[in-house]
Amino acid sequence: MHKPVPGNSLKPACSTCNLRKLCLPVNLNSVEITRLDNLISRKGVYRQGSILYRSGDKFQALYAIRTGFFKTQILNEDGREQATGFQMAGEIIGLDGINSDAHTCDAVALEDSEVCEIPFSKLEDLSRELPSLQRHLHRILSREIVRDQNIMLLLGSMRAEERLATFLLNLSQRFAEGGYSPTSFQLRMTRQEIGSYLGLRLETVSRALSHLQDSKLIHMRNRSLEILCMSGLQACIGKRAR
Amino acid sequence: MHKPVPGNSLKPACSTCNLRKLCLPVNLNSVEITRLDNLISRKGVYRQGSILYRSGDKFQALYAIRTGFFKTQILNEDGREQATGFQMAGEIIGLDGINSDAHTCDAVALEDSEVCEIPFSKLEDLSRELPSLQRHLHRILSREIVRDQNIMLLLGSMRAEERLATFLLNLSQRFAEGGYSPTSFQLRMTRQEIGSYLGLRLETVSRALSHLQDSKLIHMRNRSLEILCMSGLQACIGKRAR
DNA sequence: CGATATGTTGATGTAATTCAACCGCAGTGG
DNA sequence: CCACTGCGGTTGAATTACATCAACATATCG
Repeated sequence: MHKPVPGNSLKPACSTCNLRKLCLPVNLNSVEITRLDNLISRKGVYRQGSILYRSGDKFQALYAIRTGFFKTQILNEDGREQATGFQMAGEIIGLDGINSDAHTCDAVALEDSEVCEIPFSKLEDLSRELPSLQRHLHRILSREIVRDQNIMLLLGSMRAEERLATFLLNLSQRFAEGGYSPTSFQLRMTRQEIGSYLGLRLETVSRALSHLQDSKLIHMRNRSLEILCMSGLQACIGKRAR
Repeated sequence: MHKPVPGNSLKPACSTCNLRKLCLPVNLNSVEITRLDNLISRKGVYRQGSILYRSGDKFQALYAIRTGFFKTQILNEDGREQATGFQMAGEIIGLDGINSDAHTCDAVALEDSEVCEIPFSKLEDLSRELPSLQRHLHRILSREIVRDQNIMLLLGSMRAEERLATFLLNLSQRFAEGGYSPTSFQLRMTRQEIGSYLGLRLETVSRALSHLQDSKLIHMRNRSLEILCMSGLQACIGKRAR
């Protein structure tokens, strides 16, 4: 029913780079598709732990994740870090750099990954010719804004267990959109990285996961997660709202 | 030296609507400027407390704030709210709606305000013709992403007083960019609204402000703020980083 | 003017952090 | 081969920063 999730990496999200299907599901005819495909080059492989770009790097391209898993994080002066997102196959990464022609966060591969590079000025050129591509680019940018604002809501008003439940349900949904099982998947990140994303210490993440497990809502073994009760997870968001 | 800050509203940021100067400081010749100006209609006046748009409203236009002050906020199912931003004259509001053709937050006037409406599809049309306008629109979208991610850092890793100091310094900088005093201005929002933005209860906001005042870094009387020691405020960000 | 909003401050409670001990595992090297 | 080490993860105990509850003060507005 679902594609199996392989141990070490997600399947390619796309054919050439398949921006049509997932990254850019845009109404284009075959000639236009070809023009879009011609923009895009296979950037190559990033081993687990390697850096796609660093804060301060010159911005020149967006990246479409073909296979694998990334995290993005910002660091401030005094060394604090905040994971700003986890990106999986089929998602676009690098939007932060457009503003100042320099990236403002680091992008790190959490497993061996393949990305396609989309030179941004060429994408702008083409999107001036193809209104539906233009519109789609705007949606991608706006979607990131909406997504970030929902994380702000999470960070500003949810308790630890609610944050975890929200996080797991979000991952579940995205795996489902990628064609994988929504109830059984591998976490690609450490407890520390989850905590950085959710504004919690790693011990708190561990405790909250243990508690969800004790409540029979999930089953965890190392990094493999099984969601036992989707509605229970949903229900625990909003409990004891403040 | 600085324009005085009037009691009830900021001065217009612009001439017709002055997207050139602040909202869209774009390199355009006079013909192109006129074409841009022709897109933009004076939307009119919003009294304090009135709603520019609500979550769920159909998205059709961006808004450039000509005078006044807004907040944007999202509400989730169980009634929690999160202020996602405070916008002042010269800033663009409504980017959240592009993604799904519907707004995802409420925009509320915190004082009597004037906005100009920029029909989005027409802006897209024109930006296909004018590369520098296109580039600028992309920067505006990306800037919002970067801004939101910095709020994520604040919400995820800063203590109450650091959040307040960061917030006040940000306001200060934006007032300075608008030509007003960076050290003396009126807060347009309640303690509750500040707290909603910073992920704190209003009592905590009040206490943190009192403490900054006791430390001689600021002087507050009701909503009028004076920053007594800019560097001291900066220094208190990062103290006892966790 | 009184009524309602907003803001301050104190006392108390609590969720999350901090600190620490411990386990299992993978990689390393004697 | 097995001790040694480092890393990721779990769990317990003590601490703390913030929330909550409550009383009161001040400002705003019809």
